[in-house]
Amino acid sequence: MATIYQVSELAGVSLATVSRVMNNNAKVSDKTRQKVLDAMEQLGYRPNAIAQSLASNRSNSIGLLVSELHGPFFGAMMSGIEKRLRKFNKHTIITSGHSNEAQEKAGIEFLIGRKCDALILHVEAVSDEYLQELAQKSIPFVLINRLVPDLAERCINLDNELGGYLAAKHLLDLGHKAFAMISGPSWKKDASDRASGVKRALLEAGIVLDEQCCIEGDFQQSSGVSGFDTLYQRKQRFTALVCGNDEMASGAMTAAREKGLAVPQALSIIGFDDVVYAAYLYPRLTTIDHRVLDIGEMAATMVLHQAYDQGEGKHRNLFEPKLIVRDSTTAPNLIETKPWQE
Amino acid sequence: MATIYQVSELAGVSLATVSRVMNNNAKVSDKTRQKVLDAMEQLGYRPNAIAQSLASNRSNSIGLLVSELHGPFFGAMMSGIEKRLRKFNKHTIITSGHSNEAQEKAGIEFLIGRKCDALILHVEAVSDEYLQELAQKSIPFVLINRLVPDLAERCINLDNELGGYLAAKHLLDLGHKAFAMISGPSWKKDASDRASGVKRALLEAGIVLDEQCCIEGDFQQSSGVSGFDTLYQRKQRFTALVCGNDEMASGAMTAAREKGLAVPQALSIIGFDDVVYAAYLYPRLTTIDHRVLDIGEMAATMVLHQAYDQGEGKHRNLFEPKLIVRDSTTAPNLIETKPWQE
DNA sequence: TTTATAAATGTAAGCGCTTACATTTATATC
DNA sequence: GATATAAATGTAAGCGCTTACATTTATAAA
Repeated sequence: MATIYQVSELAGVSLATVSRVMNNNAKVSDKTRQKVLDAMEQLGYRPNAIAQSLASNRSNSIGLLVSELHGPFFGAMMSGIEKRLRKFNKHTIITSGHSNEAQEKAGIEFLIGRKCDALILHVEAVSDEYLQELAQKSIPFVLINRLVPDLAERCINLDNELGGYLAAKHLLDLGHKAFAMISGPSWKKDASDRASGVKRALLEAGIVLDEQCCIEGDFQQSSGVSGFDTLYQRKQRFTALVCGNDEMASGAMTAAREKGLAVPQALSIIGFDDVVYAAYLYPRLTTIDHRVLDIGEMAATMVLHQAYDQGEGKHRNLFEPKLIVRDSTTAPNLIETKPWQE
Repeated sequence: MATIYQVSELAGVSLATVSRVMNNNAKVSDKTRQKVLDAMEQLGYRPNAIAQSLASNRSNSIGLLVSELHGPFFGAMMSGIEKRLRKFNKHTIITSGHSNEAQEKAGIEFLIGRKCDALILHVEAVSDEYLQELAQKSIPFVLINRLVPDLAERCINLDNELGGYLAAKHLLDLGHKAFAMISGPSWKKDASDRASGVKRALLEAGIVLDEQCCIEGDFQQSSGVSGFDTLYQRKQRFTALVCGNDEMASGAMTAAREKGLAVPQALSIIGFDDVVYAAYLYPRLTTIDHRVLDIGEMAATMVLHQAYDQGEGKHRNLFEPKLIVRDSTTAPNLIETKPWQE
């Protein structure tokens, strides 16, 4: 691989001049610039990003830590972020933390060690204190789906509580009275917030959600299935099922169908997130729009601002979820058609 | 941030010794090792990966280029790769090429510039020649879903042709005679291979697929919908629809249902890939297992071997797809129940 | 103890760049 | 043409590590 030294030699200029045309951050006469460009071309020169970073203490890249590399949720998030950063010629370095403290920390250290200019973190296991300490360390970062009180201005959140509220409210408005819920892992803030929102809406309507009607899932389809099955075995009777996300909702729909329950006629199901395929499920899933893509882009915008003073646009820390009504919810069937077998 | 220099000073040893305990690649007495470790601990020292790479010309990271950061297919691929590399303490640097030549090249250069020790590439737009040139440049790489003749031993592929064949064969075995197909973009090798496989199976059965029954989609759900609608408008009559992937299949199922066609009673639909949610669609989607996760892990294995001489296990370049029969396909309804309205 | 040999540690060059500062060259002003 | 000023280019010191080689120290054999 050709180095800047060989380029400078071939072009008959100094290292500094070559560096200048690469970064075009200083005046270089057109004549020399052309000589340098020609030399680069001729040698097939590619700058060594590592050496650049070391010397300049900048890397033109943003570190992104997500919980998982798969799944519609993180997929949309990564895409939203990358799309916006790419526009500004910043690269995204992605790593994953698997919702596990050690791995999240390792991921952050990896990104810092890589001299990312700033970080976008979707962390779930690491403590607030750790993040506060991190904030001292000068490296800018933004938190997605997390609210650390002292770092509020760098946190971007969906109003999950409101989302849960909207979901339950929608079902209440349809006339439902008998509810069940399959929520996400209670230690995850978004999951518990959603659950709280649901309970608040129900409480407003004078309905208390029985313990027996609440299942804690893990945000995966399979836990939607098993969650529903458990409820079914418990012989709970409900006409509305609120799920912590779309994956679990799709699992629950499948399970319900297996038991011979028609959705939405016998059971209304609502999800959360509005993942890409929600509209292609049968029945098309009523859900809450998470706006992950927007959130991702906002994270990128904030980080561009913090790290490079680039990327105009208003900053926004709280996003409002929106109800998306499709076909998986309807008014409860008051004439008992014996949909629930014994 | 503390540097190795400060550690060496505090520990009262030389730079080299500190470096040695970091990399433990040379003998260091237990006494000094402990002194150094203590000093590191005390200073909160974190090695600067950038400086390490520059000095050692290694980065302990593998570059991964995918077409998109979202979607169940790439999600599984990224996860599979990262999971395996993580086991060997290698990091994954992910970037995306968006199936666009310039962006794919830029992505590769980014990864090379980052001094990745090797690359795993899912490239679609870049030419064979480009890849052959790249192969000269000494940086090891592996290609996923691509077959460059001269680089065959570094290519990992699913036998897409066979997959297409299996899909069509399954429907033929069920007794179908009237076929339609919504394939992926014809310029994508996997898409066209799948289509060839389908045609081969049909031909074996003496069936020629009419041009009018073939639609080219873009692998997205929406093109499944529009593809089906087009077929419907053309008043084509078919009892079996082969789709280039699960996304399009789910779109087509939704569209068919909208037209009042029952799947599978009036129309059998088969997908490809077996994405996570395929089993949660209604009806549960019959499809072809792509084994992306395995392919991802294999790519990681090969790259570990090439770059570090690590990661035992057999290498495998061609994976066999497998038919997964679920509920979206069944024998054709020979008694015409007038499912297709005029 | 002396000497040979191995183990532990130190020295210093260099990885490929950036950038403050110094120097040279061009341009404008009188 | 001389001088002041701005523009263009060059010089050289690092950035934080690794590593070949040199040196010192411990261990074993004689």
